[in-house]
Amino acid sequence: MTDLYIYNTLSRNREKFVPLKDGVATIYTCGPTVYSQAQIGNLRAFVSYDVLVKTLALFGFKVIHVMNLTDVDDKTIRASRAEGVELGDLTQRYIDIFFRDLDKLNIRRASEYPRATAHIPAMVALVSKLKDRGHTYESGGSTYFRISSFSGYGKLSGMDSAGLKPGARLDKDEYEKEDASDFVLWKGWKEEDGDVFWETEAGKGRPGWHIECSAMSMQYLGETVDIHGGGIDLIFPHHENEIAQSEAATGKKFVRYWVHNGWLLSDGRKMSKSLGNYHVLADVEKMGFNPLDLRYFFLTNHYRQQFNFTREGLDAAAKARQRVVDFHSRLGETGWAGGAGDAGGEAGKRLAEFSEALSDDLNTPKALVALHMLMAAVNRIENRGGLTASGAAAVKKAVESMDAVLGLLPGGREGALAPEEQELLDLRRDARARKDFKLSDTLRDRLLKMGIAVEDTPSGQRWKRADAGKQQIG
RNA sequence: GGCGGCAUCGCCAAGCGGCCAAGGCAAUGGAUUGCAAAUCCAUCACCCCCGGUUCGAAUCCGGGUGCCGCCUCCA
Repeated sequence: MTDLYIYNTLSRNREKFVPLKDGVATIYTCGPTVYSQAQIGNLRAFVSYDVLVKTLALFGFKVIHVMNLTDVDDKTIRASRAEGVELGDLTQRYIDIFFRDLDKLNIRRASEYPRATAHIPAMVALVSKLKDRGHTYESGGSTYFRISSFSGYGKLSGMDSAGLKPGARLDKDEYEKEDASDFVLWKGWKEEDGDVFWETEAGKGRPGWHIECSAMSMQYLGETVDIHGGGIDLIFPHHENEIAQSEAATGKKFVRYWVHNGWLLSDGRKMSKSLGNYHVLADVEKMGFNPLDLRYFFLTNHYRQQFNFTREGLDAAAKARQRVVDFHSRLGETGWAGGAGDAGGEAGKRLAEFSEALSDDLNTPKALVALHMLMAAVNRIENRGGLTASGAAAVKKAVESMDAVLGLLPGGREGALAPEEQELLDLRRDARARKDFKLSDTLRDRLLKMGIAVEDTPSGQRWKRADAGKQQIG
């Protein structure tokens, strides 16, 4: 097996991945803030982490993956108050949707999904450790981290307090800080927080945003984690602050490889509700796409690249994915009796190219090429009648190995035929047998409208689930 | 103002100094098909601009131009 290389934001270089503990990779990724449905840019990030995790597995590492759920912060509190529901009820609702989205996108579950609200003691303990070490100060009921007390500040983002835009808007908190770049570890309770607070030795209030990741990452994965992932926007200040508070507390390196994914744009701009270019998974489904089409679409771009969500791109992805699905299901058919063509050899060669592409900082666009090359070569063999049963089996296995990372195959969700569907297919088969093409064409149209595409082959008709037609989203 | 990313065929995209610039989608012609669909065959780019380094650059350096992002608890 070749070595795996990933780009480390800390060094701004591609580095060979070598975990702290032989054979085991620990990874922490920034999860959703559960105050609304995840928009597709979030989903891109989650798919990126999924590809990373599965690639680590492909390369033989045992992976321990932890993803946090931010279920208490300004936004969740604001949303729950606006709706007049309990914070816990609101966040649970979006946590359920989040997991449903993950399933639809073939994203493997992490080992743990710790919630911020369930880890308050760990955060308070971390704050007090920082206090003991002299990195904090209190002001207005809140506890702040003094960044001037941590010499490594800015090493991830390349930014320091001097580089911050002067005149940036200051909210009330800012007046209570010694330096505008200091950040809050523990937020003192305020009127608008309502009944959301914890009485702790840090005072009455709630945790700051950055502290949850540090506390939970350390609790589940130790003081030093191999990989920490997040969106590129989190480099500053979120991850910079995590490094400061974690390393100031432990004196140890917090994260060995920082991995950041690029933004997904929509209509060439950052997605935002006010621009009207904001989409969630349900929108994509309403457009008539399978969620896995969106996953394919993500995979056509490198994860660090910023790229644009477009209808056209999604269309191309859907078509390409359909070829993969068709190809795979054809391989599962029986009756291969050819005698020529080295399909097995082709499978091995393309599988090697596939993992080589992934080994190069998760180059999924290139990995997809290996899959397409394999399909083209095998189709060629099949077209010439040369595919053998063992060849088909070898190729099928290779495709499934690739799909263990790509996650494009529906996985048993195709479903069996309903009795009436089977009946129509039987009728059509009989009509064709007696060359009643008019009836057979009518039945084909009818089946297509029911979502079943029928194709005729020398050995009879074959069917597949297909979209009846994609509608324009309103 | 500080920091960062990007610019390759109609659209997406690989490319990390040297065989004819991968692949997908779209398109055109052909094979196959009762008609389709699927599949196969064929066609389809000299890499934003200017200068430099080099025997040799899409790939390195300098300077432009254009687009995007971060510096606001947004993946």
